[in-house]
Amino acid sequence: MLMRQKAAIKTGDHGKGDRTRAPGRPRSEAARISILRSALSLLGKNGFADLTIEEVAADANVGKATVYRWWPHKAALIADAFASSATRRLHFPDTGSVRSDMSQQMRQLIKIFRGRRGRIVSAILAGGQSDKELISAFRNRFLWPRRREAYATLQRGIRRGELRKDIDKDLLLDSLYGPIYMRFLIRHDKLTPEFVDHLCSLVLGGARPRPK
Amino acid sequence: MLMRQKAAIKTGDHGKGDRTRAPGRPRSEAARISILRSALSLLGKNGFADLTIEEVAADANVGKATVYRWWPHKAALIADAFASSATRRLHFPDTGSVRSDMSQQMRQLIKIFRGRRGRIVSAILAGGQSDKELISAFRNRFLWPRRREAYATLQRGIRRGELRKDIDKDLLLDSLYGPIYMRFLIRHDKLTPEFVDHLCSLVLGGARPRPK
Amino acid sequence: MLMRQKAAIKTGDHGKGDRTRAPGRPRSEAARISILRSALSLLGKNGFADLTIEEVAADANVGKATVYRWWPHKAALIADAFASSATRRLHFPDTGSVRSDMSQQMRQLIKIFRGRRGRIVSAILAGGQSDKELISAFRNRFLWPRRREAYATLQRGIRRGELRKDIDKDLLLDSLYGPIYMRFLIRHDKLTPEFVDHLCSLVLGGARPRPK
Amino acid sequence: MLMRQKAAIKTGDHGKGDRTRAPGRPRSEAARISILRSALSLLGKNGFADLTIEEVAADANVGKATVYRWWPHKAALIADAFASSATRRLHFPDTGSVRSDMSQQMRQLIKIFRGRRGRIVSAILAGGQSDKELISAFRNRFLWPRRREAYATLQRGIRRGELRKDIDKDLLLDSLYGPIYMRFLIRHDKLTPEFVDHLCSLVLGGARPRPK
DNA sequence: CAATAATCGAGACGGTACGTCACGTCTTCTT
DNA sequence: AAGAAGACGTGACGTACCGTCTCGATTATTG
Repeated sequence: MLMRQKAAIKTGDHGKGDRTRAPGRPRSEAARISILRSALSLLGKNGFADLTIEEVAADANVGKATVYRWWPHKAALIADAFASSATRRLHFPDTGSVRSDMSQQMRQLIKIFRGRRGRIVSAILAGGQSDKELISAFRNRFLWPRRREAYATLQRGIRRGELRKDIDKDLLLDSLYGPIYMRFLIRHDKLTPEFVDHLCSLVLGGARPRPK
Repeated sequence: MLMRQKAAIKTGDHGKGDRTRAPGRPRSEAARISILRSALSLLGKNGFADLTIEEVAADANVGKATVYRWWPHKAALIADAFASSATRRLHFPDTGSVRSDMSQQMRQLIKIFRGRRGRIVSAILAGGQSDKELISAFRNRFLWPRRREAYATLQRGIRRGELRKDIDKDLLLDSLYGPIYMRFLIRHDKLTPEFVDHLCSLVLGGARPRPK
Repeated sequence: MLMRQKAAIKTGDHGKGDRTRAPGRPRSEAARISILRSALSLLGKNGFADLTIEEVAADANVGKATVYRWWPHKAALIADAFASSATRRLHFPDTGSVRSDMSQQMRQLIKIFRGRRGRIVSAILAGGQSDKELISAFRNRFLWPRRREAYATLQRGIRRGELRKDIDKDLLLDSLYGPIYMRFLIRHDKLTPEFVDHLCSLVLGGARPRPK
Repeated sequence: MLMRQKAAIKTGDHGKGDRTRAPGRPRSEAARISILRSALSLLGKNGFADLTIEEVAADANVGKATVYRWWPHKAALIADAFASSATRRLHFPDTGSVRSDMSQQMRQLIKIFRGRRGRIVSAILAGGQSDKELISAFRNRFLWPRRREAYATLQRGIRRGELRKDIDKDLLLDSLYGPIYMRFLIRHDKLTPEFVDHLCSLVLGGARPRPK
């Protein structure tokens, strides 16, 4: 979480669900949601650099201080907004073939990258270049959860004999996703389903068990 | 060039060296260099977002207007500064093996990415996410020149039979460099020479001519 | 009273001590005193303009709402605080001579003006310039009570033949105190006991019965 | 001057009127005047406490920073505005009688105190209670210049035998003006021409040469 | 003794103004 | 005409208080 964690500290459990409450007026859930929604919507319109907290607060009908009370940076706000926006289906199918499992998931990914949410992802990656917390939030909330699923998918491929037993899974996944991220960020070439397919062929081809 | 081109117009040749000069004080080369140097140095310190023209002008002992006179955007300035900083050794050797040609060049690249200049590259890529001209400058001045050399290297590999004849060179290069850019920007894993070697093995392995 | 008077209404007497009580938790006298003390102390430190309710509440270990519940304005709070701070001995002696009666009281006054409480008085007079209630509170709680005593003192002087029978008492008192207030507020000259003496000589000299 | 004195430093004379100019764009006289005018006008409307720099800048069609560039405080701004507003006729006539000389000038003073400019004066005196520079500016720009004229007027009275030779002029002037300031600030009584006349009678009566 | 009611502390809320900073433009004199 | 210098109008920054509001807890009277 990049959000400031006052509540988390104050609301510590004391055994048997005997949860204490922090004193004072509790945080407004309505404000929180309204802010995140506004942030996301304005980010999609104007990009990260042109997004101002002032604008977010105004759009959310919220005092500027309320934003600053809970998020230390524009970056943290965006990261939370991104995380809270339910990341739609990006899981890995189990079709019986690594190639098609990976290919299908990667096609979903480029669909997201090319859509409205793509702007948000690129804004986060951009912001993350000068903000360790932001890039770390991206890793923890977006990258790792998916990668854990990917490991399982690859493992199935190993079991089935589609991949080498000693394959370096992280290297393999970087080789599959790296080119997508590169094209997404440098925009020197198209992100098409065909690209994904060829990419899978090439890389998974290099990961096949060696012929004896 | 992203720099404004008044001078280029004014200083056009008219045949045999009969070069006319624009009237008035000529542009100060010292100022130009000082500005670019300051821009680069400050970019390394603070990243793209925190870099201000005000700061650059002050650091370069130059009037703010002088900066604005010649560069329309912060992005253009950075792009010029980046380009002007002689990009040291990044060419492709000809060792007789694609794998080692690529591997050597890629090792040089990660050395740059991990050094001082890495901050500048990441700043440019970050800034480029909200500035089309900046990312385009990166492509034109950094990516394409090197890629042209890379095409030749790969071509040699094809001739030698190390790579498939019908290999998609762009796909192959993205598969080689994408993982590096991904690790460079997301920082989820190390950029080591060993990583580069294994990466080359994996990807070039998938690009070998198919056994009959 | 500038304090809100809920309690006064609720606690009205109904004949011989048959005092009804409002239901609910009664007002905390400790909080009231703590607030007034903090207000006074902070007023002495920072002046009226820089004094904040927030600061008073924090200093008094009291909720902000508790302050607002009982005092509608900063001005009202200060006025109450000032009034509650027992104004020490400032009464008029009866020495048998107007000159020395007045002189002694005026010396006490400048002693107060030059001390800690002087800051508070000047803060109130300053605040009063943009707050009718505050300046009116100063008059009602500080000026008039003392002036009533002063009238008596002057009356004795008239009876004794030290002052003209038809003397305008308000004019005379303003002539005696005005110069003190002026020096107190404009600070262009010293407020010394000698000044007080000479002032009394001059003004009371002009108030003597006219020689036939 | 409470205005920041960059210009004064930079524009130092170098002998024979060889006055150097500061580099850079010179300060905008139009902005200066517009700001002072707005400040004065808004001060008259809302009083010192309710006056905001933001409002002044907006009313003057000027950037907030331009105000802050030249005046460190709201107080300094007001003081300058007050000083720049040509203080109308407040000099001392020479009628051949101290009483009428003083009385006439004092009547002019109360006219000012009761008018629009009175709000400004009271705002300055109020602000001066927590700002040494402001009250000092009032003394230097308003009080002393007039007092110097007043000394001359009193001196004439001494020569003519209307006043004691050894009269303390500062005491006498405080006794004449103090009551006016007191009524002006505490507002416990009217500031009428009759009051002024009676005040002069009383105080100057006490300053007459002693009968032998 | 339970219900009711007003207080208390704490602190979040929507606002407004603060004083600062950088923007990109401009106006001056100097080179 | 370009240079350094630096003031200009603009607008966002992040902070501080405003006066109001919701909390749970406390302390009284009333039924």
